[in-house]
Amino acid sequence: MVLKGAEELAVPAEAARQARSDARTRQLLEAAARLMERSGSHGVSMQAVADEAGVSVGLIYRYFANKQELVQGVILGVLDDMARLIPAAVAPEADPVRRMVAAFSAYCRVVDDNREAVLLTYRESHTLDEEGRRLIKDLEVRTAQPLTDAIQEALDRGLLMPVDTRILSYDLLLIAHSWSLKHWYFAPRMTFEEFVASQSALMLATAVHPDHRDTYADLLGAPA
Amino acid sequence: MVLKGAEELAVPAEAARQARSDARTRQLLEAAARLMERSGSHGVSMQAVADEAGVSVGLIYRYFANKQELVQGVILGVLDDMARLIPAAVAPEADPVRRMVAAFSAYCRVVDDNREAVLLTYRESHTLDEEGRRLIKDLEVRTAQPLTDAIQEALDRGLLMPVDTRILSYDLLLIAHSWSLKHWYFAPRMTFEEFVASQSALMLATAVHPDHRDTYADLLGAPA
DNA sequence: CACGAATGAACGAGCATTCATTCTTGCTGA
DNA sequence: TCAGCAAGAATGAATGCTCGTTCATTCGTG
Repeated sequence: MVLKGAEELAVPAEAARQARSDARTRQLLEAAARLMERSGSHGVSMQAVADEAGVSVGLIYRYFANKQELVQGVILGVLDDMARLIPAAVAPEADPVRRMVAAFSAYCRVVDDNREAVLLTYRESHTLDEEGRRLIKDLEVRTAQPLTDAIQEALDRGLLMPVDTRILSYDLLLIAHSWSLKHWYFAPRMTFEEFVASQSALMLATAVHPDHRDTYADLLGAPA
Repeated sequence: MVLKGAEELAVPAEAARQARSDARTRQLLEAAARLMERSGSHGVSMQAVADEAGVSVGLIYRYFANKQELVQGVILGVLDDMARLIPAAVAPEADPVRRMVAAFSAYCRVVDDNREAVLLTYRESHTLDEEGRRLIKDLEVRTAQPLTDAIQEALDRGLLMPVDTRILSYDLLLIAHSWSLKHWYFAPRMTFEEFVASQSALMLATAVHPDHRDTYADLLGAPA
């Protein structure tokens, strides 16, 4: 949620107004997100958003200049959530390779919890303007940061084969997204846990240096 | 292009009409595809499609019952093209591992030639009905078939580590798509050739059995 | 000439956006 | 303490525009 911070907490009345305004903004964005994840931004009218939020149409325009701004708020909100959730979900593993796996499965879990939201970002990003798209890219790269960091550290310690960090980390990000993008393909063939385990095993089989394979035998388990 | 076959070639007049009708259908689908790849189906009006094709709005309704049917035609056309192009592009390599690489890079090349069309299928698939979505899934799985076959054969001959064919082939399909989906990320960081080479090397590093690595040293070249 | 192909103005539904009006809230001065 | 009064919050009917779809009419061809 990208909300203006209350700049002057010195004035309590002002702060209270700011808080109520933020709450309304959140309420509207949540209602819009709920609907748009189902039907896409074009399938949802401002009236429908108002109804879902239990307010009148006119009120939306007090908080968003127009529909495009509302849509942008929804998408950036979704991505912002992920940019917060994913770093937070990364287990504080000491070993870099184990942290890679932890970061990847955390990413998958967040994707699984927000499958429709992930789809929404792929479907609707192009409706945003230049500035909006720049923000999206920044946020997405940021969600991959924990993964990138873990890979880089594992590389530095000689635990991995020489791989291109930029490629491996983005491939993993994309594979995590694929649990949402290609749910119709994966879900009938395996459970979520099997998906994460198999993909992790595949990644480690790729990347871990042969000298250190034994250390991670527990993670490399035979693919389902 | 999914066109009704001329059922009765015995009647030449009928065949001629059929041919002209097919040409119109193609003309309209191409015009619609050109516009929708830029602006998505909701951003394109029937009037705009008619203008682009150089015909009147009314005529479209002679060939498509409504807009949704036109959109479906465009998306299925794009996927159908790929389902034809990709198997055709697979080099007739004898060695299964080299065929894997050939299939993957062929897939990437087709994606590169149709970047906007690939984006369109991701953005617009959800607007189709149940039947349309079933067709899409069939076509997409079919595009992965050459890849799947090559992997399976390599596995059978003991050239690969034990991997899950279903997962590896779909990961590769997705990674090829990612040249379109995440073009903004990859393109500033590497050329198309570097992308294909790095991803191929990554795949082979994963999958090729250590006993046979030397055979494919030329493909495993250090990642860019 | 007859029949299918093609036209494009007209229609109506749906939608984003506006704004005159009403309601709430919290402050002020008696 | 509280009546009353701004000012901001909220309402929702009205507006105007876009767009999908229709169909009476015209065109071209075999």
